[in-house]
Amino acid sequence: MIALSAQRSPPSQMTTCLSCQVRAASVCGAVGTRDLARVAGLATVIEVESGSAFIEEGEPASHFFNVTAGVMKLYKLLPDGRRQITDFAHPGDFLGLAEGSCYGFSAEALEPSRVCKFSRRKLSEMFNDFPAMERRLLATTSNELRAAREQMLLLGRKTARERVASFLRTETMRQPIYQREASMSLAMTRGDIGDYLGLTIETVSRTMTALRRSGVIEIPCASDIRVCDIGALCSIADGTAPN
Amino acid sequence: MIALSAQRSPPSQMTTCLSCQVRAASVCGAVGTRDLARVAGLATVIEVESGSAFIEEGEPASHFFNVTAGVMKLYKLLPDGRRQITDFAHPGDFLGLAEGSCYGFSAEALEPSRVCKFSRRKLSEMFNDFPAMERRLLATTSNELRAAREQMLLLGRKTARERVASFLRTETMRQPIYQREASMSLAMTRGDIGDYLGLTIETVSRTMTALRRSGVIEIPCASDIRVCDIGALCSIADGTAPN
DNA sequence: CGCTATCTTGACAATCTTCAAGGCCTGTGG
DNA sequence: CCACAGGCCTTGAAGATTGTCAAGATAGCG
Repeated sequence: MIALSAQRSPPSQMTTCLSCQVRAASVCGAVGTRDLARVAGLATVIEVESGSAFIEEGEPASHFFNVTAGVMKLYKLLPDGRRQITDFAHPGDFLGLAEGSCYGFSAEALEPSRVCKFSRRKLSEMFNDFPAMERRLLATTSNELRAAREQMLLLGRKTARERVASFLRTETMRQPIYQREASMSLAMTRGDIGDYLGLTIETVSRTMTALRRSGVIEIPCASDIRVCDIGALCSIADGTAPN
Repeated sequence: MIALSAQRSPPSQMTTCLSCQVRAASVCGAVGTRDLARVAGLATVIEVESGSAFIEEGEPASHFFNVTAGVMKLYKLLPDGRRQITDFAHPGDFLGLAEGSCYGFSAEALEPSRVCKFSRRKLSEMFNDFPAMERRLLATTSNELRAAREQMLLLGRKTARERVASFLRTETMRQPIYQREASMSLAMTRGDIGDYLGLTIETVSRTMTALRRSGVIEIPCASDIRVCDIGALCSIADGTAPN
């Protein structure tokens, strides 16, 4: 199940942090360049193969992870295998949350990815010296909570059409503005989308087709979606559109 | 809509904090008795009438709230009135989350309640002097996120029966152990429960009746529930029970 | 003692799921 | 180079769970 290639941080690790593309956007960005060596000393860079689970729900939560490349799905399972994807994690996202001694979800890479792994204990100690890091972690956690509540509204009260539109809007908004007219490639399968939206594979597929037929999106190939009418997409997502 | 009776903290406010029943369990518990005066100086105690909304989604988020008595429902609305209750807040819970300039949800009291209101700016300043408070806030926020993910699993993947059982289990576990055999009174209506579980009033009612008929619970009157078979309730809630 | 809220119950309808089959694309091996 | 196997996706038909509409029961409150 687990297929990771870890590389213990060599002295040159420091370089990794200095040139890290996601540092500014992540928790590590709270530490000045000067103190970066200390962060770097705690980190282990891990390459995660596509499809490999590097966090398993219920395991002792010994580490934090910072996603630096790729996409992850975070999910919870019921005993009979029903699955709910609670979030997709992207570069800059921080995983492995503070509370509780065990992970509250599993994480699996959707494509070849990279994470920075930190000993939870050691990083917690760092928080004592750099309260700004902890503050930043609080800010990101609050944002996740806000997003989780939005998703609860989706799961509890939106129709299939509204759910799929909401998902596509979120994915579109993740694109740089100048690329939103072009087609985007989704890292997740229809199954993943279904497990994220509380729907079945078939309903996701049918709903995508319906959106295509009504001219809101185009689907060059299954994993590529182009949003033609972002206004319509939004009004569907918000539940403002008729039908 | 808003019906609050505020009382500007008098010098005697300090007494309120010192004798506060929920202090140990809440964010304020991170401050020593000695520094409590400073917290007290920032707080305004507010009595909230039953049914009164004291946070409205989208309003500028100028304050934090600490629930000291009663029960609140936190919810989000769609434009057409569909509602999703994302959480019930109890004494000790801290509301008004850090991120974003506007509240991400509305809050309404289910029964006569009391909250402590803090200027967000001033309390944030306090966090600078008392990192322990901020750490505690991170811990509680992390817990809320964990609970939110659990609820996403419920909303996305559980059946009506499993949802209602999960809800009743949570409410039961909130009771002191020695009272779990007795009946508990629910502060929320069937409508609230439906909006929390992503179901309609009718489905909640029917499912409750079904659980009663199968001997898992007793319903002396609509708002009083007694759990007869906690084991059965749990296995239904977890999706382990057949049917 | 009735009024209004809330809750329960029934019949029917709709959305979504399940089951099943077929198509498309990719990679592999003869 | 082509055939075949295995994912993944799409589509259809049938079924089930849950929602909608409607009526009556119950309970709290003035």
